[in-house]
Amino acid sequence: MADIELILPDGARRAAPAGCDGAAFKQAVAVKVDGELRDLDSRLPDGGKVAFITRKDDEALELIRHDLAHVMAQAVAELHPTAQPTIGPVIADGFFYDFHHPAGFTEEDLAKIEARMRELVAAAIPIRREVWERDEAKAYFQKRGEPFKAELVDAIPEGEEVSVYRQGDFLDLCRGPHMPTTRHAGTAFKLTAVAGSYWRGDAQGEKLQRIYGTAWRSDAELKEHLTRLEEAKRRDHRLLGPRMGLFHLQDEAAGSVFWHPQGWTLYRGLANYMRARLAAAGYLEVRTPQLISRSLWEKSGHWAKFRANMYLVENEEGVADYAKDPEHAAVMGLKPMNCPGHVMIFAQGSKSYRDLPLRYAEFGACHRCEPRGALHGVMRVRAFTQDDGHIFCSLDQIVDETVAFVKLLDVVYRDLGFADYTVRYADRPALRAGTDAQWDEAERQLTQACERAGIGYEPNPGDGAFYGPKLEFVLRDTIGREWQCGTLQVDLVLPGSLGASYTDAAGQRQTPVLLHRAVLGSFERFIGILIENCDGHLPLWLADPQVTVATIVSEADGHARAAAAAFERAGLRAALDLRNEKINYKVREHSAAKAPVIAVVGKSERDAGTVTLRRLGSRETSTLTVEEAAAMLGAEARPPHLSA
RNA sequence: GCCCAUGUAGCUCAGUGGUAGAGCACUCCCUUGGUAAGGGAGAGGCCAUGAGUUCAAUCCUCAUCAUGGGCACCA
Repeated sequence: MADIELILPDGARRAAPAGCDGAAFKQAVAVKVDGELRDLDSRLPDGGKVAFITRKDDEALELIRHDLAHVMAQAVAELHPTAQPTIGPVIADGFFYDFHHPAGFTEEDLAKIEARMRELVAAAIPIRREVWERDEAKAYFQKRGEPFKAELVDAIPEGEEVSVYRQGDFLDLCRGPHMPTTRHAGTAFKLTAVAGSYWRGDAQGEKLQRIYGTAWRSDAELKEHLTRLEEAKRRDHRLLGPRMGLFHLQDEAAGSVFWHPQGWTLYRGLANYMRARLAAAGYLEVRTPQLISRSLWEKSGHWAKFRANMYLVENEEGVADYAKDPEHAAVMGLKPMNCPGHVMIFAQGSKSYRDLPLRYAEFGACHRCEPRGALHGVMRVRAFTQDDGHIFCSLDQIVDETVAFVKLLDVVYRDLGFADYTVRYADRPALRAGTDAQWDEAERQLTQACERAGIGYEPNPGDGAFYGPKLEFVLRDTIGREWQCGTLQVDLVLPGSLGASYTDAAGQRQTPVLLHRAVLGSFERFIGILIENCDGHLPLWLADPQVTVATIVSEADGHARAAAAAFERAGLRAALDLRNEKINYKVREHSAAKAPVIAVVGKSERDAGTVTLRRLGSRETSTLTVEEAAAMLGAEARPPHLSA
């Protein structure tokens, strides 16, 4: 029998006799054997390499959270005996546990559950692993009236051990590992929320109740985390947007944005920038109808696959029709997507392979009847405008076009301050149009394009559009939630169903491939993320106003007006604040509204023909002549596509 | 759509079974003051909407709408 090489928490190495376990080492809460975490009392392998994990290690965080999920389940089992535990994984910053409990949990319940958890932790209940026979485990959970756990036993792959963890009277099916007692989990935790969820994430399936908790190694870490959340809240676009005078939302138009003058300037600035980038990339801008008859939506497949999300509008006859016979009424659909319109443009006249690739772009205003619970500020709305585009090409152009798109997207994202974004590859969904052969081809081409473009991606199985696989370009908001913004979708189906074709070099009729693509995704969502990403410090070229001229005394009003006029001559958006207020007050107010540059003007500036500039986020000031300031800021405010 | 919470002045929030309060913002007056809140006065609310319980409802009950956090769905 070979000795075991132990790696102690301080890094020292030591040999231990074969056959021992880790329990002798007081500080340890688990062991890591050849890179794999295990229970402290598991038998150590002969000749293996073993590291001890203490509560201070990063790995311990996962154990703490996992143990607390079990402690929570135990507390719930005691307080709500009819609630069935289902699954309880570790997530970022904490854990959750899903229970089958139709009566639901209220926030008062949470407080009681948390109090009981603290008692269970204090009681230092030993947590022990047991390996059971598969049938035995299944029978046990079935007998206990826990069919969800029984189903989970079935889901464990053949050949894997079925392990059960026992803490006191509480028994839970679990892969582990766990720490030796409940006390090791510590007290730096907090139950944060109760939410509904679904068994196996299936909305058709059983409804469950989820309780979320956050957990850390120490109270200090917990407090830090809560502070971080508080700070993140201050960057929320729903708070900053109205405060910056960009937009507002109101009940009567749930899911639509009221863009105010300054916000609309930002929106237009972004649109004009995109126009320039798209034109340079060979796109032709078009405009297609908002309302299209259901007959076209039927042909495109949207009627079958997307109607639940479409707003329908009756025309003269349709009003009566629709009430009587909705299935056959002559109705118009407000467009939820722009693709059919673009295909209609392509399909006019006859096209040759020489016309390909043909790239149409539209800032297409779409409406989708989104579920109530999905709405979120300007990030998820019912009326939004996509920077949409459709590329008609041949099969062998897919890769080139995709590579070019990825390049365009990368330039735009960098210009806007997003060097970091995640790419996902979503392949065929269960509900889809087209043949398997078409999907095979589309997925193959897209995979190849990713390789050529040199982008790494995470797989997102089964999440493609109904007509084709897609790349998703994902950005994060201030509290780390992910939002799909850019996208590219390979579609071998829609052009055919809408009758689009071209003549190839051999004189044969071919159906073009359609690439659906958007860089920003929607202006609404992208601007929401942009605001949060820069904490309201918009790049100068998008901000409105760009310079705020504020006076100290009214004797400087004339000079302030002249300075503002000079800024405007330099192409800048200037605002003027001549109010009878102290400069402290003005600076405070404009800073809170995220004015990027405040140009302060008093008697000395008036006499010297200067302004004193103060930048957002800085207390430093610099005084320069009006002409210098105008030239400097004018150059700074040039949009990226116009800069050298 | 599902679960939990919330909805009181333009905003942020107190509050009570007997038809309401603060701070900021707004209006007016005083103040002309060098880089994150100068002082005073005034005006402003069907307490989300609709039913019910009650002698009496902003408060209790139910429903609806909306918002927030999740789930599901999605740009």
